[in-house]
Amino acid sequence: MTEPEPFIRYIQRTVELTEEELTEFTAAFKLKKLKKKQFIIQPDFIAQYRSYVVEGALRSYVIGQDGVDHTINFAIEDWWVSDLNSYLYQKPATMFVVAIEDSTVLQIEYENEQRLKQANHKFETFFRIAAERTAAFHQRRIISALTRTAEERYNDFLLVYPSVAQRLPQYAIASYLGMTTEFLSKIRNHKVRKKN
Amino acid sequence: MTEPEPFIRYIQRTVELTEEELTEFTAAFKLKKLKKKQFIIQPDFIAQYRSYVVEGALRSYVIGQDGVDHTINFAIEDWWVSDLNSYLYQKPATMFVVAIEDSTVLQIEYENEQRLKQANHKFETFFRIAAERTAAFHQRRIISALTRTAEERYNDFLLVYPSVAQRLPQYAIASYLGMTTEFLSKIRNHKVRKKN
DNA sequence: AAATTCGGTTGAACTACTTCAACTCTTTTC
DNA sequence: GAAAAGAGTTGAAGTAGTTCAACCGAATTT
Repeated sequence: MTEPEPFIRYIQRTVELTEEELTEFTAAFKLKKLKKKQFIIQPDFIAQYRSYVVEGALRSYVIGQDGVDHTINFAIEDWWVSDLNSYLYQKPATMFVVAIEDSTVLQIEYENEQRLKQANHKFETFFRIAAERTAAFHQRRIISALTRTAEERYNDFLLVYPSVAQRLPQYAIASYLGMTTEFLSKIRNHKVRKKN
Repeated sequence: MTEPEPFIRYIQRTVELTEEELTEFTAAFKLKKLKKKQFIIQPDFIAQYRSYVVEGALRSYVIGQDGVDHTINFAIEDWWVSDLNSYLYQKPATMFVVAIEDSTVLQIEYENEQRLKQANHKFETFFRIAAERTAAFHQRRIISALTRTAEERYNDFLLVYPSVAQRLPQYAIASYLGMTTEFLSKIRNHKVRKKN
């Protein structure tokens, strides 16, 4: 790795490592440049990597029976992305993960992650915290999906991820929030007629 | 703890511990009996415990602006339950967690969990795996919510959790799956009229 | 054991959101 | 640089799922 600063800061915000440990840890990651529209995960293939976004934006999605595309997550700078169920359990993916801008990511391979976790208690702690954050994040999203209307979900999203909202195409935001692009367009332009 | 067998087996399925470690680990848990309708977590209070269900069934839910009750999760034997965002970050809960049958749980206090994780790499691994399972589980639920109709979600649920489906009241299942009790009732009795 | 509450059912009316189709503007491709 | 594809907008019609209200039986309370 050529050690991008933000990644090092991300690690240091999570666990306290010595210089040596930091070197060992970051050595397990490989820098990869992605062109817009390039895929890093596809259904039926096993997700080999977990990727930290250094620069750019990626989107993960599934295609339902009906052929409609549903955004499961996206990731911009300082976020992680993978197909969790594929990566963690090394079974075939159900998701696509694609770059929606030219991007740079740091990737760790499954086997290398296992090795790191075994080698050092602190590295294990790092991945434990990462998993907890993901679980807690998903929990909040589930609550939002169950309790809020389309318009509320969009407004919440703008408040929580203003920078993301500006960078992503609207169809990605709409399908992430569980609505059609058309409906999101109407919400944004106050074209939603209410019975109240 | 009085060491219920299923809990020990759960631990051994997750990490390999020596007799001594197992004793140290289980000592951090306290057995608690719950009467039906007893709450263990309530909004505005900090979730102090993570609870493993030895026997019985619990339900976690939030109440939306509209006053409607939404099931976030439930837990039967061999599952865990808590308000993750409250417990992990020790901030006020947004959820209720209540026993829907007389139940027995094993509870670990936040501070004790922290102590265990620091004390032994394997204990850290245990909680890392637990967090990963939760994250992966939530991911699957999000995909289901985004890609499937109410009826499909119910059928999927029956397939994946047949035992849970038999034990839980229907209003809990309905609100877990993101629909009303009335609609689930119609699905179950094939009273849903389709335009196809 | 009567009264109340709780969980579930049913039908009719309603609505939040989708679908479809047509159009515009921007970006990409050859 | 013309043509095609991609992203977003708008309106009209349609539908999956909600709401409301009335009812039933079983469990819980008094």
